[in-house]
Amino acid sequence: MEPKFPGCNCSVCPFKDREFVPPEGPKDSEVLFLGQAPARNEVREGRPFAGQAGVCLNAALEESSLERGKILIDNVILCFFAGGERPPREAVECCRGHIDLETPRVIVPLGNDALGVVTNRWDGIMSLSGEAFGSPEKVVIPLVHPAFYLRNNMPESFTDFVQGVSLVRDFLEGRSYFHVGSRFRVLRSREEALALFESLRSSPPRDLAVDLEASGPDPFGDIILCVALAWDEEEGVVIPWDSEYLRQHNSEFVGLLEDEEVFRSLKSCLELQPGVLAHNSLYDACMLKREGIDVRVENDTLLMHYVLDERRGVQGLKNIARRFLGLSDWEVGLKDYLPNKEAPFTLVPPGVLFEYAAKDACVELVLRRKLGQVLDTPENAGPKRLYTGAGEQAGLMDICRMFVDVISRGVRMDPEALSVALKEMPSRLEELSESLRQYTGSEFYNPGSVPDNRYYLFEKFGLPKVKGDSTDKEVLETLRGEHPFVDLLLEYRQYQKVCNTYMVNIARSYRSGRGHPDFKLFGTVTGRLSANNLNPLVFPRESRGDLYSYPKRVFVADDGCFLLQADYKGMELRVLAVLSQDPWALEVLSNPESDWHGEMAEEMYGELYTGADEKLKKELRVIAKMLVFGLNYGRGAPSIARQLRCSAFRENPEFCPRCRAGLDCPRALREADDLIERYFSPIPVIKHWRTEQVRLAHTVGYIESPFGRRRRFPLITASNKHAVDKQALNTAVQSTASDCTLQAMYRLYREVGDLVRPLWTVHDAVLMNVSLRATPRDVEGILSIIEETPRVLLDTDLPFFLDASAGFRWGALTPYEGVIPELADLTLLPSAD
DNA sequence: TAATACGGCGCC
DNA sequence: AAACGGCGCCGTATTA
Repeated sequence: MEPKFPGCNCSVCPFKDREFVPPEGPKDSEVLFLGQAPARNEVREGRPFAGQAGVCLNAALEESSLERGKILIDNVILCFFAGGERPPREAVECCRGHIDLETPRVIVPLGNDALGVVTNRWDGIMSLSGEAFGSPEKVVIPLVHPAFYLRNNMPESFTDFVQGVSLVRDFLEGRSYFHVGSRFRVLRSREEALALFESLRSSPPRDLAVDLEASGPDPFGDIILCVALAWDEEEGVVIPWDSEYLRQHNSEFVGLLEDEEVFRSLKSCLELQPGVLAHNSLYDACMLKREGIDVRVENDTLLMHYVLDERRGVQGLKNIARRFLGLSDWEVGLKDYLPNKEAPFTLVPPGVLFEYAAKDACVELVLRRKLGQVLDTPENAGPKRLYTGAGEQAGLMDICRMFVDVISRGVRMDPEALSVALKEMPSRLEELSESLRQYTGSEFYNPGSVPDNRYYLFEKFGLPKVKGDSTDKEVLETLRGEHPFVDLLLEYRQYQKVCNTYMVNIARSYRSGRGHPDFKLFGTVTGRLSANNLNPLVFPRESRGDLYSYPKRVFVADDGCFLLQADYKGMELRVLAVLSQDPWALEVLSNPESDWHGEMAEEMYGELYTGADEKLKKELRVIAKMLVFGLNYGRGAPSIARQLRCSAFRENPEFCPRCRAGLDCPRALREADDLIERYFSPIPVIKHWRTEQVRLAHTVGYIESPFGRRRRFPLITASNKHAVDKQALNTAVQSTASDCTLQAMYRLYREVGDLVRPLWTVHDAVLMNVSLRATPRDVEGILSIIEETPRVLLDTDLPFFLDASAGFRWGALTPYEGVIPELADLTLLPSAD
């Protein structure tokens, strides 16, 4: 038979009877996008990429201003295969003859089959996706097929596809990155180093990328192995530092920076250099500061990228380099020397490590230009402002530099408080564990094992299942008193949490009387801080009781200082009122005496509330409060109904068997619906604002906060729509509240000078060391700066109010009432390691 | 043996 | 099927 298309070998093709879809676009195009095979929609329309995947492709092309009509769009196989079905190789072999790989300058294989046809590698698209192969004249950029993101419900990752397509444009316009970091030079003599630093000092480059390699991730414990510098895209320069490391590897390199004069020369070079650039500079700058080099980092490629792409886990240099420059992972060589994730970099031979470091620095240099250009486009005005700051708003770089200072100084810790806890808790834990074991009668029982607990609770002791198989706290609370095992297990879990999650980590982070929390400015999609290891964001509230107070009690005021904590009252609610400009909400919240939750309880329950006794009033107010938080988080009626159950049940559990059995109850649902409606009735503007946020997420594709922070929704499908809607409701509020707090901390840091040294924020609270020399007036000044920051930055008349507390031990602060605390009963042992 | 998933739980 | 936003860590269980 005649081939259906020139080059195809249809006569021997087992699929020759299937429907056929020809390629689309000019045959002599510079660009070829090569997909897999036409699916249902393509057959119906008679053209490739006509369905959902086509929508994705079109969106990505448009984002990069590439005209679909000028691009050759083809499939490996020209006949129908159902979506998700991988065609057999036989079909590929019969069909591939029609594909012209010679003419196009840029070839984009989409998915594994296209990758195979173009490169002869038939799998591994996931690891190769986004990397550019070839030369500036002829390049192949494999990408994951857009259908993959749709099929596997990975909407966030669709950004990677868009980014990959934008590389096509780079190559078409003559921009390529094969040369970046292709050479490196290790300084071998002190004369060479001194001469280099001198020349950098006398004629500083516009940007100087600085990248450290250290033995590990702890800027306050690990050792710097080398410093890499780059001011040239092609060649990075490495200055070895730690000679012990070099000796271990019998390296002929010299630990030049151990030489006093070389060190001083580098120090002055870096401190005077105006355009220092780094990736995740918080880390490098803390480390350099520890060594006595106070570098002012001007730009940070990680933060530049973060404001453009807030996703978690994509901020690594290699990942960004791949997506923006098409560079393949140059770190793979290191892995040969690193047996696991915790392995120290000292295991890597200096020659290998230095090459890697130099390349890092060069890549940063190029990324800084590239990301800078992206940030300078008008559509990225918001992210740009977030990054650089504007007017009263400090930029992320400013805040990052503040954190270098703050984290480096760290927080004072009381070793006594630590050791007491660490002595007592493990033995109590062991006791509890033993008691539990006795109830089970099995020496193999493990109190940490969920299956074990399930078995004993529900099978052996015959306790009722309240929430599926769950044995969580809520379930155990309802079973309290039914069996002594339950109460013991609850206590065991509390001790386990406090001891192993908090105290052990706090102890691990103890460094000569101080701790250095490792805050990240890029760990969340909303802009809140995150931290690992020593994480002050999650230490239990002291109101939880004695046991839970241990962690915070370890942290104490600096010498000559007291701790002051300022919490914004009802912050997210106020932010919501400002963002939505709801008149009723603004009115109520303007009054410092007003009780929002009480007002809401009245709205929702009417006479039931106004005529209620104190006890009932309190209960109804709690429900109102729960609704305020829940609705802000996107909670819906079914979920609220399940929690509140129905009024009949509340009157007497016997009246509603459904609620009693934990089943969905139509009456409860109706009542929840009604409550929500009443909740929103006085605040229709907030209600409208919420639908507007959801609409924006779907139409614009992102939500932008007043600080220019964006939460992006690159791909919304049926399966993630509900999640997106809820995220869209919450994101602006959470992010704005957090940014206000950070900005307040920054203003304190800049404006109040010696009297106050902020330690950190906890989402809507600022903790700081305040000098005992401060007067109540000074403290008022400090508090009013914090208080007014949201008003200034959000440009609103709505006042914000604070709860302030003070003392010498975090976890034992008392309300601040205009009196500077007196250092009295705090006994501190001298710092010991 | 190492990486990953999951239940559980702390914070706002 | 679930239907509550944003985080990080522990310990066990499971998978590669």
